[in-house]
Amino acid sequence: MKDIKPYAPLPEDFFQQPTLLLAEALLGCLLIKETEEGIASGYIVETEAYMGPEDRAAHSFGNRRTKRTEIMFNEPGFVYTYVMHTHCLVNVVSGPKEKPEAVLIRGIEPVDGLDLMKKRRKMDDLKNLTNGPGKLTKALNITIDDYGRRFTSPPLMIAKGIPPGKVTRGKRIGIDNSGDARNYPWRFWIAENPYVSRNRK
DNA sequence: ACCCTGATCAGCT
DNA sequence: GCTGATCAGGGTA
Repeated sequence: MKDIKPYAPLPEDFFQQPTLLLAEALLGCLLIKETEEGIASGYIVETEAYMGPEDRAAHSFGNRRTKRTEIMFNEPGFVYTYVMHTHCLVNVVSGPKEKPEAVLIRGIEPVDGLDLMKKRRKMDDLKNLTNGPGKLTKALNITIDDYGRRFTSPPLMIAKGIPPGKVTRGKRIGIDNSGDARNYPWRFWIAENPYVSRNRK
């Protein structure tokens, strides 16, 4: 792998905006992971906001503070990874210090390192490589070891990407047992993008 | 549409 | 120390 341009991560103050705005602002940004195997990256096409103490669907509901949720109480821009069943999911810590909010990255559009992603996912189907929160972490090799890093420096970064075009919002996915919170329109995605995990409101 | 996999945490026992 | 629930994915039917 050669001739891949050095990436310029977004500055720390990019992350210092209200969580719902950040969730939308992340659409079109480039998510990059550097490893010894090479670089893989993709445009973020789908996100979900988790609003902390008042959000029944958030791990930090009621200010729940454990070893796992601790990172969310930090200032924004930290990496929050956690394991769901057999898959690792990646979140951007949001909200000011002591406000445990986060944005889940649910889908990306592959950009660099296509061969690497296919190898890691053991498949060739481009459309299915990164169209889900557990799929993209496997394709980029984002793991629990990334927990607590910052998105502003290697090996895991978020950089300027492309303008997202039309953005749609709707209910979040997979949080059926969360009372009223399940109906909040806190999922954002790029309209008509084929790498969104599900195209339903 | 069901079945399996299985890290982490809360709430028990 | 155990059990059920959780922000999935892949396989099989």
